[in-house]
Amino acid sequence: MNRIPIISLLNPSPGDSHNIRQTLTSSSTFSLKKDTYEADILLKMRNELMKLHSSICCTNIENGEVNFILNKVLQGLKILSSDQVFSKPDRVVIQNISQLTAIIVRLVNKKEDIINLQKGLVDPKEIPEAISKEKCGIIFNVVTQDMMENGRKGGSSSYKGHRLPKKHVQLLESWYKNNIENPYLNDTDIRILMRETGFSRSQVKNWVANKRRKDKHSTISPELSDLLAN
Amino acid sequence: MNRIPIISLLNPSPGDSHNIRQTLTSSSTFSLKKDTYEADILLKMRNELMKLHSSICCTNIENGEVNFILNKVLQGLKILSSDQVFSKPDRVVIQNISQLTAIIVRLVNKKEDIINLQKGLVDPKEIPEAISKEKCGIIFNVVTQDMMENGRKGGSSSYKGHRLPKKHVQLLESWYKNNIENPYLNDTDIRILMRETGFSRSQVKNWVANKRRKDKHSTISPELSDLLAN
DNA sequence: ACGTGTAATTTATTTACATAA
DNA sequence: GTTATGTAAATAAATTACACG
Repeated sequence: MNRIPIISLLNPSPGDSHNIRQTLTSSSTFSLKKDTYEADILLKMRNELMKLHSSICCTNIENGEVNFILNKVLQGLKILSSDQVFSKPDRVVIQNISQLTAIIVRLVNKKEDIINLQKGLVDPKEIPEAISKEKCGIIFNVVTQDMMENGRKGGSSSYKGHRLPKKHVQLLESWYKNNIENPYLNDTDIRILMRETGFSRSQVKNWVANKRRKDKHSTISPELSDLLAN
Repeated sequence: MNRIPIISLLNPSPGDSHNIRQTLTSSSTFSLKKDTYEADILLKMRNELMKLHSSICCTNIENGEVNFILNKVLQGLKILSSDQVFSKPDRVVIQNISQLTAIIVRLVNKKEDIINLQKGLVDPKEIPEAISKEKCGIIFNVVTQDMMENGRKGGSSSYKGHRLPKKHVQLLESWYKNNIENPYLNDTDIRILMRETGFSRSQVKNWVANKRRKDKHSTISPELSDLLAN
């Protein structure tokens, strides 16, 4: 699942991108299962955008040129995202790309208004009407295709909020029901459930922990709740 | 709940903001239950941002000054949002403000990198490390407070999806339960319920119609469903 | 007026992860 | 290391309004 959290698009936090280069080139703690070729594409795209950004801010640049570069970048992203799930450092780069692209698209849209403002042609009060003259030719779609369903080879693709397959969750449910008196996993349990469900160690543990909490805060007894669910 | 759809923040659509000024000043089809004073604040904030935006793009401007203006804008938004629920045209203006603010904050953050790029001091390849030097001092929080609970004076504030007060809905529930065999309103019923709940004629009718549909599609009988809800 | 479809919004639930005991 | 607890992010479900035949 190639998704960039909305919050980091709107409020870019410097802390995250602190050591991109390091992690990208020296394939460190993260499990980078890609060759450097693709990482290079991402870096190249960003550098392209950085240059574009710097030039659009301060000089006159043709809209056609802007569109050309943006489309190339989007194409590149599309190709990459259809092929694989991004690793964490790559997602940071993509976040950068997305932010820059969004900035540039908006700058292009508002450029005319701004120029007019500077020339004093327009009273600021009048902008509300003039603001939408330009058409927005480029839509940057942050959320790429959901690969949960069809793809799902190798990659973990485990993000917050993504539902686990119902079929496998039912195995965890039934384990929990059988051990309702003492719903704590021992090492054997974990290994069995991992094999049966295909989930990772932490997924099994997290699920049971979250389940315990849910029961605790439930007003009615877990057994009754189980009955009502049918 | 004053929320701006994320999608319109990321993909500004010119169509929406086409006739802001018109709807704002001539209080047209929308039920604008506010005086012009507050609408003026919003417009003023946006104009302030437009000017700031135009100057930050092309000249050197002090970061202190930027922060001052941004903080003033955010303060204004906070005051307005704590006081009332925004109408649709106002939300469009706020969307504009939010977009401009986001652009400006990011421009400030990346300004140093861009200047260095232009001077040729830095090879584009090196940017990944330099990009996070500046601290992001301003967080723009799109989602403002939910006023459904405490405020709620006079105004109808009837938007799709906005919950009606629980206390009054219960009156409709009890009428429905009593007339479960033939849950269709006659004129006397409507008038009584309108008076008791304070809802409009169409609100009462809509509620009962939606309730009938809900029961119809429910797998268990309405009586049982009612019992389980307690 | 009715049933039906659907848009806009709010609320609840699920999963992952961080932190402290 | 495990646990309880808090919280972020995504999704699911529910509520209300309104359109059309």
